[in-house]
Amino acid sequence: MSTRKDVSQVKFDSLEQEVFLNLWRTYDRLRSMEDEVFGPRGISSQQYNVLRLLAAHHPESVPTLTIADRMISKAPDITRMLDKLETASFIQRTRPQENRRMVLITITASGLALLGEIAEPLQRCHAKQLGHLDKLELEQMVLLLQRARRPHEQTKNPWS
Amino acid sequence: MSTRKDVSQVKFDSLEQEVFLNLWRTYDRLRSMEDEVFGPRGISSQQYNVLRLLAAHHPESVPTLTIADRMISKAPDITRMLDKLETASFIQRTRPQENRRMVLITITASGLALLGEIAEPLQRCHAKQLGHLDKLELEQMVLLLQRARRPHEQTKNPWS
DNA sequence: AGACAATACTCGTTCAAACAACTATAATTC
DNA sequence: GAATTATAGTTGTTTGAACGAGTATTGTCT
Repeated sequence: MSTRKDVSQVKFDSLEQEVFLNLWRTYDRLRSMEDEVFGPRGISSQQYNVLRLLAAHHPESVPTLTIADRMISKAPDITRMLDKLETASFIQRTRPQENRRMVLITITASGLALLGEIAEPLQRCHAKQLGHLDKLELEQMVLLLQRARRPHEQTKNPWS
Repeated sequence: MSTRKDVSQVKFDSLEQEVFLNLWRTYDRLRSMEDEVFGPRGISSQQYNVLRLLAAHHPESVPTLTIADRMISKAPDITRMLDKLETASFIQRTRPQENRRMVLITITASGLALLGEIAEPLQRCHAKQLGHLDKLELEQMVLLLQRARRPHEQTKNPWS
């Protein structure tokens, strides 16, 4: 009469822990594949997503801290990240006269050009990452992931 | 006659991208909750998982690079990570005479004690992270996450 | 109108991650 | 049995992330 726990319980203390470790592992595997696309182009995944956000608002500009709020992974040093994008001339900063506290960020033509260059290889990367799952599985995953984090989002965030 | 794409397609280029960004976001939210448990105790999530691996093998020891292989997220500088754990005296290193290339790692009594201290607050954290999902949802998530990364795992890895 | 508080960043410092080059030991091959 | 290759970690250097303290500008309150 064996009283040992089932297989998954040998490796994990709880089902919740198993989910989190699987989430971590899967994220890490997929991220490393994306890095192969971004790395050679001298841009990080975070920076890419900032450029995408700015492109979505183009030709309008977006305040620095609004960008910080909408980033997928929270980054406390948005300033220095934008510094790098500005040095590479992918973005421009302007300080409006009506409110000189703010710094407005605009994507430049070469920023938009970079997005254009990356679009296709990135699309191929996404297909390699998750192309083996069917539409239903992908949609189920989105739903479950959203449900998993919902209680931990501030409602003002567009990701909630 | 509206020809615009559906709502999700406005924000995302593809369903695969939407999955990946949701994966990233959810991982980031849950990780930050875990960091609140690990941070005050001066240990990282990665280090905790190394200690757990060592505890599972205790009182046997594990070679350095075997640990590196089994880590959840890839870490190229396992040496310096173990340096910190050794300085904090949570692990011990020994170089066996029969093969002086290897360095065998053993968890110490205070390493095991740390795991004991963390166990309960971590369990509470996991409940807070994912306790709102039912068993079926959690199991479905594990399955989907495993399926998502399966083609990108080397088979020798225990995570595959 | 002056003091105080809120907003919107920015800067300094410290700590960890990434990648490559290097060292030491053991196993193979000629 | 000397040279070569493979194994197992380590160290150097550069870069990015994290956290908190600091600065400038505007809004509010009496």
